[in-house]
Amino acid sequence: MMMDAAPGDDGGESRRAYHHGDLPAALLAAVASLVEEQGLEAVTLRAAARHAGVSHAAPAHHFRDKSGLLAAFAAQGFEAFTRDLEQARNTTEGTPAEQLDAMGRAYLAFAVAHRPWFEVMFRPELIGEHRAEVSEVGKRSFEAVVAQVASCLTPQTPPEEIAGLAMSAWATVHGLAHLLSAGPAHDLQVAEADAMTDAVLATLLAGMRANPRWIGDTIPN
Amino acid sequence: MMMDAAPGDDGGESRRAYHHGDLPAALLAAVASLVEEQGLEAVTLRAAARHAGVSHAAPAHHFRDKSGLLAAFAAQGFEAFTRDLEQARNTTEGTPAEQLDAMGRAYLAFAVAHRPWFEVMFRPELIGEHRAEVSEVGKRSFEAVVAQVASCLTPQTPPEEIAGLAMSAWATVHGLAHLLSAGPAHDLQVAEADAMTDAVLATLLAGMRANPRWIGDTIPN
DNA sequence: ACCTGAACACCGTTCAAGT
DNA sequence: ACCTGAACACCGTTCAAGT
Repeated sequence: MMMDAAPGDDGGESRRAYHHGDLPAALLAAVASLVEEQGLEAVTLRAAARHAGVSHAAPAHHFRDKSGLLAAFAAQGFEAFTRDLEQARNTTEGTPAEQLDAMGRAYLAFAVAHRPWFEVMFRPELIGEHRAEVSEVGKRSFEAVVAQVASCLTPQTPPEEIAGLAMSAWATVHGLAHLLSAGPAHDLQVAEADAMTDAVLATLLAGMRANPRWIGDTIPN
Repeated sequence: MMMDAAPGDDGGESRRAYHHGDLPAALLAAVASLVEEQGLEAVTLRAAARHAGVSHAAPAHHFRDKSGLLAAFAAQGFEAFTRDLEQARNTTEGTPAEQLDAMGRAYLAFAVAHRPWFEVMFRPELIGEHRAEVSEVGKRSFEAVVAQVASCLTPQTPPEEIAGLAMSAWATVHGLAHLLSAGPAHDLQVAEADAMTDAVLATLLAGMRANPRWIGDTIPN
C-alpha cells in the first residue's frame, strides 16, 4: 500500500491491475512466502491466489498453469543466483583461484539460504514446458562459472577442456549443496558442514591445479 | 499367477493375502512401473492401488501413508544401489583408485538407468516422517564409498580426513549425476555426458592424489 | 486381518459470465 | 483486459462396514 506510482507516465501495457498494482508480482511473492513458511509442497495455485487475495482462477490469466508460475519463480532465482556468484568474484581480491573458491562458497551459501528457490531451480519437472525461459537465465549462471574457470587456465586452452573443468567445479559444488540440503535425511550432520565444505573445495582446487593449463594462482597483470 | 507357494509351511504372519500373495510387493511394483512409464508425478496412492487391482483405500493397511510407500520404494533403491557399487568394486581388478573410479561410473550408471529411483532416494521431502528406515539403508551405500576411499589412503589417516575425501568423491559424482539428470533443462547436451564424466572423474582423482595420505595407485599386497 | 465404499477436504484446469 | 464462481476430474486420508 502507499506505492509511489509513476505520476504521469503510466503508459499502454503498464501493470495497473484490478486489485493490485501487479498481480503477477504478488503471486510470485506469495510463492516465495509459502515456500519459506510451509515448504515447497504447500505451494499451490489456489494457496497463492488466496495469499494474493484473488480468486483461485485469477492466476490463470497471468501464468498458463502451475508450472508457468514456478518457472517464473525459478527464473527469478537464477537471476539472484548469478548476481551472488558474480558479486563473490568481484569482491574477492586475489588470485583467480581464490575468486573461484569464493564463488563456490557463494554457491553453497545460496543453496542453504534459499533452499526452496534452489530446489525449484534444479527440478525441471516442476517447470514442465516452460524450460526455455528458465534455461535462458540459468545458462548465465553457468557461464559465470565457466568464465572464472577460464581465467584460471592458459589462454590457449581449448573450449572443451574449459568445459570439462568448469563441469568439475560445478558438479562438485552442486553435489555438495544438494547433499547438505538433503543430507539431514541421510545422517549428514550439519555441524560438519563447514569442515566438509573446506575439504571438498580443497580437493577440487587440488585437482584443478594438477591440470597442465593451470595458471590460477598468479594474479593476472 | 501360478506361484509356487511353500506347500506345508505357511506359518502365522506369512503373506497370504486377499487378492495377492503379497499386496505390499504388488504396490511397490506398481510404483516402479508408474514411475517408469509416466514419471514421478504420476505416482499416486490411488493409481498404485488401481494398478494392483485393489480399492484406493487398500494401501493404507500396509503403508501408513503415501510417503510410507515412497520410503519403502527408496529403501529398495538404496539396496540395489549398494549392490551395484559393491559389484563395481569387486569386479574391478587393479588399484584401489581404479576401483574407486569404477564405483563412480557405477554411481552415474545407476542414476541414469534408474532415474526415478534415484530421484526418490535423494528427495527427503517425499519420504516425510519415514526418514529413519531409509537412512538406515542409505548409510550403507555411503559406507561403501567411504571404505573404498579409506583403502586409497594410508592406514593412519584419521577418520575426519577420510570423511572429507569421501565427501569429495560422493559430492562430485552425485553432483554430476544430478546435473546429467536435470541437465537437459539447462542445455547440457547428453552427447557430452561421456566426455564430462571422464573429465570430472579425472579432476576428482587428481585432487585426491594430491593428498599426502594417498596410496591408491599401488595394489595392496 | 484384510479389504471395500462412501465421505471429506483439498487440488489444477476450464469456461461462461460479469465489470 | 481482468477477474469471479461454478463445475469437473482428480488427489490423500479416514472410517464404518463387510468377509
